[in-house]
Amino acid sequence: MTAQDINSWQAVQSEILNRIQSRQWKPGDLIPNEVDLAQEFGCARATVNRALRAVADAGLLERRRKAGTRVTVHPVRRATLNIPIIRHEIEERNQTYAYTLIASKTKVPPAGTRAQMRLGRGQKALQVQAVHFADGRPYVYEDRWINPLAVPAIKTTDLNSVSANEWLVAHASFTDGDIAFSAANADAKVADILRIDPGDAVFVIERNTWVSETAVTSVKLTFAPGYRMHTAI
Amino acid sequence: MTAQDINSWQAVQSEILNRIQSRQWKPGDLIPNEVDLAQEFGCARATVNRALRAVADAGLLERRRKAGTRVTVHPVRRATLNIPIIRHEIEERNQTYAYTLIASKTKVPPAGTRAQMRLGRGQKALQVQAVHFADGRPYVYEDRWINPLAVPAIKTTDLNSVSANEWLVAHASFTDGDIAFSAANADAKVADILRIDPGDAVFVIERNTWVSETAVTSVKLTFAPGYRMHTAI
DNA sequence: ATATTTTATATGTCTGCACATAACCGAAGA
DNA sequence: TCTTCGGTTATGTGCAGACATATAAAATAT
Repeated sequence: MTAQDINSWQAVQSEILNRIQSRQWKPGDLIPNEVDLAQEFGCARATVNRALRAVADAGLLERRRKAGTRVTVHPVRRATLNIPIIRHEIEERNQTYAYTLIASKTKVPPAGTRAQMRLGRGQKALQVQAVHFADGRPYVYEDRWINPLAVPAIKTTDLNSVSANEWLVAHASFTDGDIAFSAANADAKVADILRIDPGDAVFVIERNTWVSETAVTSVKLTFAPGYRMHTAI
Repeated sequence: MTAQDINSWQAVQSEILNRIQSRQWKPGDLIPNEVDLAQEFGCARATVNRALRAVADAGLLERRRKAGTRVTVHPVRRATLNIPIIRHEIEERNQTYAYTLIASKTKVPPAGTRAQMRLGRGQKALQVQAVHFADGRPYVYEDRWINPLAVPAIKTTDLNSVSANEWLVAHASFTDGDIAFSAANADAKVADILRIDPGDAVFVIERNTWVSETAVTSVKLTFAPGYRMHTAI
């Protein structure tokens, strides 16, 4: 069996991946056009198109009209991280979840936060500070600023019973956002909250979200030592 | 203009996103089926299908045959990270790149690494240790193990002129991999290499790659303080 | 009441065809 | 020689129709 028809887009995709993997098509090479491949595989051009699009989405092919399709020279590896709700993340490991609100008050945020949220000078926002626990041990410290103009309903919400993290996921949506990961040494305040020693290395996630041009929330999550974020490539 | 035809899949997608965003379709809701939507939008079912698939890929819809399509209750936010070649990452910021090989020798890896790479007992691998510099300052310490069975050509490569990082991207491919991010306090050795103080918080990326069941490489990247990894959501 | 089989239905995908659109490339003009 | 302008070509997308497949729900048997 040399030329069994390859007529599902997954089969075509896997054949394409094989040829790239085996270096039959080398990085930088121009591959045959859709019509030729369709003929070779014994399927419709749309099927080849679907497969090539999928491989291109994965970053292994580059496609341009008229220019054709070529194998990416330096495929940029993409890792897709899932950012779950903290409670779910803990409960999925069969640990008991707990949550404590430290503070919740409306005030003018510091300059850095104001700039990041693109707020007007003197404009107030709601600051919510809380700790999430896994099996009774501090897991992550959440320091969040919420723009009440974007989410008015937050004012009438009891943040002792539901975390801002979870409430916002359920009640606010966003159109744009960015996220940053870094490492830091715990300062005295964070060390006290997470019950660790000052200077211990903590994993930090900072996230900002907007609805078009209006900031919704800006949050800094400081994870207790030992936290690992992992995913398949 | 109330019911202008929406007959490109992007237009359908944006209408779908609007309805989710505006909560016309709420989390958990079952949305109309493809045939009905196609009729409403005045386009073919294939077009609606393409749009719904795209939105589902983004995690905002959940689709099941027969059961229909519903709005995801807790959309799992997906952050897609690009993992560039270190030299490119530095050069893109217009910093000068330099690279120093510290050591490169074949030996039996420690138990932890051996397990992670699924190597046989007593099986040797090539350990490569190197530092990448940005503008003359240590940027990241690379501690890598390479399976010579998976990449024989590595033996005849001069790792003083090309970093293992870059060489592998160009000459080895992989089918599976995982990646983990964490924070750690620099130990004496790392502190010395990165010219920082012991205990300083460093950002650590650990990555393993395989070709089917054969380990290709296992690498630990320790970034100097100040490193931030960021992306749009 | 419970387990099993059947049926109906929504999504998944393939095909063949058509036209749209970007952009490489060579020819014509300045 | 340089610029501009079409023509050509590969991909992008739309459509109608058909069949495949998973599976919720109903019907049937135990």
